[in-house]
Amino acid sequence: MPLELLRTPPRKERADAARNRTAVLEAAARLFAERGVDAVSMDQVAAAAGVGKGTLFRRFGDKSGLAAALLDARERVLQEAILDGPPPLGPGAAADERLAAFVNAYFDYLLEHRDLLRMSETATPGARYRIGAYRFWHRHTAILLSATPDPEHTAHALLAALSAEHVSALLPELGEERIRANLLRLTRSAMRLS
Amino acid sequence: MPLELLRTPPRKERADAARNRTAVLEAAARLFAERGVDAVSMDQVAAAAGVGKGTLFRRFGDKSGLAAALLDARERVLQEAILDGPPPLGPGAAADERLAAFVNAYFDYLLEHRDLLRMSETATPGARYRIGAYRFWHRHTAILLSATPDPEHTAHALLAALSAEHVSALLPELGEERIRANLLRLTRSAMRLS
DNA sequence: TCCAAGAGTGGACTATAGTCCGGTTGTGGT
DNA sequence: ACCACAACCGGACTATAGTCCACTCTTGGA
Repeated sequence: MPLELLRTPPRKERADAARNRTAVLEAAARLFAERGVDAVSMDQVAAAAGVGKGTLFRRFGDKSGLAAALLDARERVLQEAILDGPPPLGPGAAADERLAAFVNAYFDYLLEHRDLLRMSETATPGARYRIGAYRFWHRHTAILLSATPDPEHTAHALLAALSAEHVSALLPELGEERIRANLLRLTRSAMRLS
Repeated sequence: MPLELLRTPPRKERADAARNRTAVLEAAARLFAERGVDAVSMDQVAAAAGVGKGTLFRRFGDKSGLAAALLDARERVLQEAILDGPPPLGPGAAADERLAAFVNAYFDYLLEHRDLLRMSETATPGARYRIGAYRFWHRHTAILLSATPDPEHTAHALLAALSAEHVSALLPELGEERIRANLLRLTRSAMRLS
């Protein structure tokens, strides 16, 4: 028995399931872009994709899961840049420079996909902290903060200031560049041992 | 015309309205305590209070408004301790000591009323930032941080790490005292000019 | 005491997230 | 080629937040 079988899912995705998944993702992307994430109901997504509601929820769990699936591709780009890309985002630079680069890159990502991110974070209580992507950002951040007294909590606190809900609420009041600048300042300051 | 008339609400609260308000608050407090905030529907609150649904929503706006009303009394205690109480929470101590005292006191308050606070913060998107109480905490924090480059955003960032949703998610993983300790460390570190 | 005004009331109604399950269809094994 | 089985499908169903509006009752003024 070849080793690969141990990591691949037990069965291949069925052809009709794959077709439906694609149809749902395309319909959702279109509708969300046209009318905004909050103004589109799951029924509408299902109808536009030509699929039943049961199918939609079976595949994606809930609305936040659908949002997460739409973000998946973009997320991977950032994650790979962190794992394999050139410094300062990727490995090779000093921890403080990598962390600043991460905050910058994540902030860009956040600004570009605010509504989808907010949806994926706020659907059910605590949803944000259970998503795989959050775990990734948290682990990466905590490792870069490992010289501080409590890297885990410090990483959570930094990511709290980078939540879509939080930044969205502050944006009209403070503007992008002021938020970005102070996030970077706070990051530097958290990094200094005390 | 006496001056007081300018500040008092145009009319006194009607007797039946006052009775119903009390009944609703008592019923809600009891049900929330018994079954947990999330497991109680607004219909159940209305029924237990012997009141129609329309009345409930007219008085409190939505579920987060009801939660906020239940927190009101406790909030005032903290706000008055800040405005008039003895140092270091009240006026008279140095800014960094007052801020540390505030973080400690707010964290206690948060631990004591986690579920109600979470409800009052997360009912509708951005709800947290519109509540009067949040404005108060933010203004107080920002004033204490006025020696830093961007007191407004720094205050928002600190309060983000003190949101009920955030702390609730971290509690099982990190525990109260570790969170408290690192919040205080981060507060001190944000306060240092950089 | 009576009355008009309008604040207050309550329950039917809508919209939406998410569940459930009987029927259908693709798939791997023979 | 066939079959048994599991995965998949879709729409009816439930639960709940929040809206609406015709009706009632308090209240201040004449």
